[in-house]
Amino acid sequence: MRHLSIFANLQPERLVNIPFRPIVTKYKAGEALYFQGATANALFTVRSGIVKITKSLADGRSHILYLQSKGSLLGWDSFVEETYSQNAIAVTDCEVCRLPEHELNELRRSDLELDNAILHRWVDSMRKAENKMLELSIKKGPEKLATLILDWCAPYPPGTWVDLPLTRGELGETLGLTVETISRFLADWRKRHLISEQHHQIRIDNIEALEEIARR
Amino acid sequence: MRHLSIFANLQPERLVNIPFRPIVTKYKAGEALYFQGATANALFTVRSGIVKITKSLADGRSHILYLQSKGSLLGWDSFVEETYSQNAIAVTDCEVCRLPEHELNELRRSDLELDNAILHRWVDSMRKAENKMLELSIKKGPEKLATLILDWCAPYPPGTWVDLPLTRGELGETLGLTVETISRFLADWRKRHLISEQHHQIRIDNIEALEEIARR
DNA sequence: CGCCGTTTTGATAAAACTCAATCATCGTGG
DNA sequence: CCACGATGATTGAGTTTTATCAAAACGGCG
Repeated sequence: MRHLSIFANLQPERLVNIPFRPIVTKYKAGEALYFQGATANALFTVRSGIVKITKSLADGRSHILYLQSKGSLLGWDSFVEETYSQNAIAVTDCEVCRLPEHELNELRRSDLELDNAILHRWVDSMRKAENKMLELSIKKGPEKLATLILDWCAPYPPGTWVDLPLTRGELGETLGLTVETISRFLADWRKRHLISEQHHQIRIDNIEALEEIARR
Repeated sequence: MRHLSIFANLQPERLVNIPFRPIVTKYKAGEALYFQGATANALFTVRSGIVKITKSLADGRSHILYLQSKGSLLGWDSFVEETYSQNAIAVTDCEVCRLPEHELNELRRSDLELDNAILHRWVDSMRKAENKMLELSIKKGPEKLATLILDWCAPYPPGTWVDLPLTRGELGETLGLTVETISRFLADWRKRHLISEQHHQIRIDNIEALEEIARR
């Protein structure tokens, strides 16, 4: 029963290693874990790699809601047994832990703490979502992109090369900007030595300047 | 114990009438139920009127996340006993039902169904939030505003006058646009007889045309 | 080496913001 | 009851931001 308190403790690192029935699956970059509209029959946690959660309009325009990495929970539509309201697509090759809906509910029924943990997840994800709304509506291009880069690199020591396996298009789709706009901002910042790029890696060279851009 | 299944049934109309200890409070237009940063010590439901949920950046820029009306739950930060991450401000005079945090948790502990109900609320609000992100990032001005008006008037029969107690500024703040931009769109639509305005009411005169604008 | 998808760059247009001035509306107090 | 002031709405002109379209350069991979 320990695995439930793992859930409850809200520690992503441990969530990734639930030692029971869920199935570990590998996805190659570009493959989908699930699509918008499909029956929501499983909950996922990411063990390694990056998964993008997108949502599309009928006319084909789409947006990246979140970029999920190790420890993230995806497919919470399955909590209420309906259909997925988003797409989940592997950005890089990744390893994912899949917990079928019936086992999920079995699990929930067997542990009182679990619902409390889910509550915390709720509050967490709502805050994340609301912060993103704020960003999307208030900030302009450079602010958004600088914020994303700073957040992305935040877990690493300053001045290190960080993998950034996203295309310009994907960056644009998470910020509500076009490929060209992203490309121009990055080109400009490279010229001004705020950042460097190499293969699919990025390095922040002048964090103060970037923070300045990010905050207004 | 009936009041708990009221919660569980997720029927806003009944939630509004929980027959026990929560306190009914009245707020005048412009008054705040709570502010970002304050200790989250109570959950609210709206009984009448409109409450705007806003979030501000350090530099003063702010955004309206939601417009809540009868049946809405506000202040879910109180589920985890932290601080409110948003502001809640009465747009119109309103009546609100306030459930202190300790009673909320007492209530939760006493009913197994309740957590399931909260789960449904979670899924609901996440979907709402994600739809809004999509709107904010993908759609342009006229699309956003037309969508808002259509949604706002949707509960009423076509061609009826509907109260719209929001200023142009507030409309702008929910859509990520400025006062002037909103004013121009509305003026244009009035000229073209898509809508009419009167006091603080709006009427849709040509729903097809407005839907056309809303969808692309 | 050549192909394909991505990125860059430029030119132009569209969308939205800013600033500024004027106009309405409504509640208040004389 | 009317003038006043305050707040919100409108409108115009000019500017900034971002999108769009098009073409060229780059980079990895078979």
